[in-house]
Amino acid sequence: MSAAGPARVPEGYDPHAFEPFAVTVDLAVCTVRDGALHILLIRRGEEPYKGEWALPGGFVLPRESAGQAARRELAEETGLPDEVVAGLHLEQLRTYSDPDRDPRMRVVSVAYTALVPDLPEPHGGGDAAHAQWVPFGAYAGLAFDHERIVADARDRIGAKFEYTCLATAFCPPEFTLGELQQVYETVWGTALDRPNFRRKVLATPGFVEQVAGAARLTGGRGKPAALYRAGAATALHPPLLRPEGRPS
Amino acid sequence: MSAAGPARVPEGYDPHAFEPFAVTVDLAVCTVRDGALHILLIRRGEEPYKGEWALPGGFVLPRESAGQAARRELAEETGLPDEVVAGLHLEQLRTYSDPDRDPRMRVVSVAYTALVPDLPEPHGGGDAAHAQWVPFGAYAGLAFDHERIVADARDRIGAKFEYTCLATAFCPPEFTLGELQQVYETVWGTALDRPNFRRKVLATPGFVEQVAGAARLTGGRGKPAALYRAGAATALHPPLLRPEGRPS
DNA sequence: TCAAAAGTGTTGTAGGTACACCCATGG
DNA sequence: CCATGGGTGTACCTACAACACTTTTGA
Repeated sequence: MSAAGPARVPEGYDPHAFEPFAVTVDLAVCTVRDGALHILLIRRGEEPYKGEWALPGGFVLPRESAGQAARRELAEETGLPDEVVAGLHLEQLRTYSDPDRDPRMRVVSVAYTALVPDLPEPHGGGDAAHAQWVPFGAYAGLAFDHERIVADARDRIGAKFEYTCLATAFCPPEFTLGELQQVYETVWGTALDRPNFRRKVLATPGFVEQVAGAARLTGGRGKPAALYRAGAATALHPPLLRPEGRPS
Repeated sequence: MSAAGPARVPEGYDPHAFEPFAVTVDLAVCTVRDGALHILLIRRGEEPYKGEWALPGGFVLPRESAGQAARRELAEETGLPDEVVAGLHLEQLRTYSDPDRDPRMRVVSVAYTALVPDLPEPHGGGDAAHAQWVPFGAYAGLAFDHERIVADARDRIGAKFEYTCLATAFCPPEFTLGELQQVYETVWGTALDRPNFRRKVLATPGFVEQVAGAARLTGGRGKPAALYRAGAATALHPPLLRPEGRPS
């Protein structure tokens, strides 16, 4: 229900007087698995685009913001408990409003990008069992303009890795610097020098903080690596530039 | 009118079955005048917020995208000819969708940032004579959530100056490096070293290109400065970092 | 004792900062 | 001839790339 009763609506604002718009959210939920960037896709069960891959999403309800709708959909699609979903990185990407982007009616969609760690149980049961992790590029044609959204999400993530501490959002609560570096290398598709990466990360105050005394084996062999948690910082100064980087 | 006739609308998609949303665009039109960043504001002529400053904007029409609506509104508010408006920098900022952001009804607004040069005739006649350039911060309380939008626009502009060639959008077609530097200093609020700024700009291929043989006096006194045009590049590599910079 | 992964050290160089200095114009 | 702004040169220094090297584990 709208905030205003009919009595408070002035001329030109009768809610049903004009061609109505539907407002939806689309989610680009990304993770790093097996050395590749993956995105959460669903198989559409109905027309249009029946049987094709699409981004999860849904309508913005009358009394919630787009951000709240995105968080709600994220919880539904992942099946994770609320307190976990509340901690996931979710950020507005862009709004897509081409008049013909949905053949049924006028739908304006606010797209969000979510960065989640490689979940032990990829996406819980419930009504979202049709959801799957799909590697970037391993789909041929997505429903609606979702391919564009996915490409925009990937560009944004790659760019933000340069000047923010966002990469920790792909990591579990405790992680090694080697794992963090693999996240960077996967997202950027380039190899990084390990000693230099290590120094750079540790030299940025608040990027990561060491878990005292903890260590973990990573590859089965090799020296156990120290464990780190994500720090409080969000910005990276100076930035960590891609080798052959295109910034934007 | 919607793309689909009623016959093609499946269950759950009757355009009038749910609480309707209005979709609008809001414009943060910015320029640099007299050494200060200014924004184009209008005085609201009707309730709510009658008499207060607000961002220009309006409804997205049934057959246009939000970007097209923003460009149309920009033309209306500035009163400039279409071919000039087509060249102005206009970029989607963010979408604001708080359920109570408009007391009348549910309005989702896609905000755009426009960067325009200091126009000889600030904002032409027509139905937009109520529009004025106002320095950033020289307003006490804007209508709706527009103060938030303006703050977001300023942050975005400041951040993008670091790693894009956006600053030329604030300059006339031909400008001196001194003028370009003043744009940076105004937006960032910091002084920059002139020789270093000059070298940095010229060292970035495609940032600016010199207008052969042309020169112009700037401050009345002093050596005439060479003139430059905006180049084809959009990205800045490596970035031009703010002295005491906060990146995002 | 070898492979694999973590972690430390070192050196060369690109790029940025902070200046000093010269040039051209108007008053 | 002085003030003002454009333009050049240079020394210092930080930060990064590249690589060698040591450490600690499993097999």
